[in-house]
Amino acid sequence: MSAAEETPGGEDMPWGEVTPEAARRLLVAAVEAFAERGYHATTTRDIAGRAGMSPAALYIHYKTKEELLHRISRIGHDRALEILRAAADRDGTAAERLADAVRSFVRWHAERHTTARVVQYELDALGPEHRAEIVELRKQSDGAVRRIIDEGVEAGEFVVPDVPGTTVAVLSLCIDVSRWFNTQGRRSPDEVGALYADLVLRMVGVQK
Amino acid sequence: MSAAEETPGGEDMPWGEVTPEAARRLLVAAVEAFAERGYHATTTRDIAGRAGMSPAALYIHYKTKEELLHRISRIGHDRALEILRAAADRDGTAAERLADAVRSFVRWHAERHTTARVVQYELDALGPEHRAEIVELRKQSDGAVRRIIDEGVEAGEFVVPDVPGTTVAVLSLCIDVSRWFNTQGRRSPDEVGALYADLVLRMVGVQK
DNA sequence: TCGATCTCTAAGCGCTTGCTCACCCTCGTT
DNA sequence: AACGAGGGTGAGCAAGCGCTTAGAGATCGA
Repeated sequence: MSAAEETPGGEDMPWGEVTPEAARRLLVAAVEAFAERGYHATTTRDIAGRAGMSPAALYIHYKTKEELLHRISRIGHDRALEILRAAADRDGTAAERLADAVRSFVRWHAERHTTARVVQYELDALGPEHRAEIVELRKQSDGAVRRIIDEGVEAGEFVVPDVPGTTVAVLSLCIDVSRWFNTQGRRSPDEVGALYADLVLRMVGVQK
Repeated sequence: MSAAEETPGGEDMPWGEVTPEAARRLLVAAVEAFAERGYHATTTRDIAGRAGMSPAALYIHYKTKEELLHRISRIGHDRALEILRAAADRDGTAAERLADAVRSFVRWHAERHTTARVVQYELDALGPEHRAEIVELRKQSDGAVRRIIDEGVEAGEFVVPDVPGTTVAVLSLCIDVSRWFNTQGRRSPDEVGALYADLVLRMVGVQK
C-alpha cells in the first residue's frame, strides 16, 4: 500500500469509504440481507450474524436499522449520480454521451445489482427526512439525463416529441435492470449495457 | 341487477370474482396496504382494520397472510397475461399488435398501479410453490411478447438484432410503470400508454 | 321451536422483533 | 502498574407479530 492512510482495496473498492472496518462489515452484510429478503423482512440479528458479530454490536456503529439503510441508500445514489454526470459532462455528440450514460449506468445496476436493488427499491422504508434527501438526489439524476436529451434535440441529432416522458422511460428502463438481472443469467453486465445503449438510441430516433 | 347471481359492479369490476363480499373487502384492503407499505411491513391487524373487521375475521376467509398475497398475485398475473395474449392473437401487422400490447399493458399498470405494484414487486414474499406457479405465468407473458417480435422480424417489419434481450427490455419498461406512476402526476394512463407504444416501436426499428 | 351453519369478535398464546444495559476485554498512554 | 476509552458480548425488556380458540349473534330449513 502506497499511502499510509489508504483503505484496503483502494479508492474504487465499493464501501471503501466506510470506516471502521466493523462498520463496513455490518453495512455489507446489511446490503446482502436487504437485497435478498427486503428491508422489513430482515432482522438486526440476521445482519449482525452475517457480519460475525452479536446483535448488540450493530448499535455501536449505527443508531437504528433505518440509519443503516439510509447510509446504503445515500452512498448508492451518490455513485449513481456521479456516473450519470460524468457521462453528461463528457465531450462528444449527444448520441455518444447518451449511449455512454446508459451503458455505464446499466453496467452499474447489473454488476452491483444487490446494492442497486436496495438503493432503488427500498426508498419507502426510509423515514420522511431521509426519504426527502434521497428524492432530491433522484431529481438531479433525472436532470442529468434530460440535459443530454435536450441538447440532442437542439442539435438535431434526436427526434423526441416528449422529452420529459422519454427521460423517465430511459431511467426506468435502466433502474429495472437491478430487479431482473441475475449473475447466473446468460448475459454479462457489459452485454446488457451495450444492448440497452442501442435500444435507447433508437428510442430517441438516432439512425444507424 | 339483471341476473340473480350477478356480482355488484358487473363482470369487469376488479376483484369481482372474489366472493363472498367480506373476503373481497379484505382482499382489497390487503392490496392497498401491501402497495403502500410492502407485504412484510403490513400487519394482519392493519388489513382487517381497513376492511372494518376484527383481526380474527381474516382467518375465516384466508388460511394465512401469504395466501392473501398469493390470491392477489394470481388474479393479477392472470389478468396481465390475458391482456398480452389478447393483443398477440389479434389480426393486424406485428407493429399494430406490439403497439396494442404495450398500450394496454402499460395502461393497466398505470390505472391499477396499486395492484400492479403488489403483483410485480412482492413475488419474493410468496412461498416456494406459490412462487413457482407465478414464475410460470411470467414466462408465458414473456412468450406472448416474444412471439409478436419474432413475427415482426420474420415479416421484415422490425429490425431487432437481439430478440430475447429486447423482449425483456420491453416487458421491464412496462412493468416499471407501476413503480413510478402516480395518480396525482401530470400524465393519464392513456397518455403514458401512447408514449410507451411509440417508444417500443422505435426500439424494434419501425420507421414512421 | 329447535338445532345446524356460518360469520364474526374478544381475548390471548407463543414467539420474534428492535433495541438497551451492565459488564468485559484489549488497547495506547502515562 | 494503573488508567481511560472504546469496541464487543450475554441477557433480556417492552412491544408487536401471526395466528388460535371459545363463544356470541344472525339466518334458515325442518
